[in-house]
Amino acid sequence: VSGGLLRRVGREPLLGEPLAVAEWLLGKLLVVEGRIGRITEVEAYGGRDDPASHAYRGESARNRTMFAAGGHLYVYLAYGLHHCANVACGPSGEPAAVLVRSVAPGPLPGGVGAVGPGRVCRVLGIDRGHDGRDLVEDADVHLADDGFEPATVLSGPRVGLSPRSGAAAHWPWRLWVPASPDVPRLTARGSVLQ
DNA sequence: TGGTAGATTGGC
DNA sequence: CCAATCTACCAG
Repeated sequence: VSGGLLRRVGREPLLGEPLAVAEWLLGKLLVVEGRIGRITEVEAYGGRDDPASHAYRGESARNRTMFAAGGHLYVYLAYGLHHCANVACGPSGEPAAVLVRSVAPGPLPGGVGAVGPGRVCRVLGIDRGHDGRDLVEDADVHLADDGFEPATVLSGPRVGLSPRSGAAAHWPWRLWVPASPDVPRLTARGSVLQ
């Protein structure tokens, strides 16, 4: 199931299309200053072709990191309260990112779990101070691979989007790994669902 | 330069 | 169901 050994990820897999990178990210470990979460639910966002994307109307101060090369951490503040963490993907200059919606406890001490993008940032300690960090090169904030491969990946429509996004709100660009003994899924309240 | 809606969450 | 809480973005 899990190889045990943690290895940092390379840049290459993060330079692809958002949906491909989203699938690749499932099962990987997000390591933030000693806390570890296994990514179990993600949502892909594109650029000018995606009405639901922050980058739909071009670059701004907030979404600048979406334009960085794949592997950079894009953090924004939602509703004035909650931080949301994304992994930028694609080549530099091409805006795209994958929102991390859920994590399960990682395999080492420091493992944490959460369901919901705001809670993910809370348990991992991510805030806007981490915006722009490079998950491939950074010492304290990075992506790791322990060899785990999800046996099953499910998909469905993205959530939380306004009707203004039109049909894009219904694109099946949300991907997740079903709960299993290896990947415990937590409820919103934090209890283990198995 | 002001008004508004938002890739959410928790409480009533 | 709705308030919290703030700010990016766009209208004027």
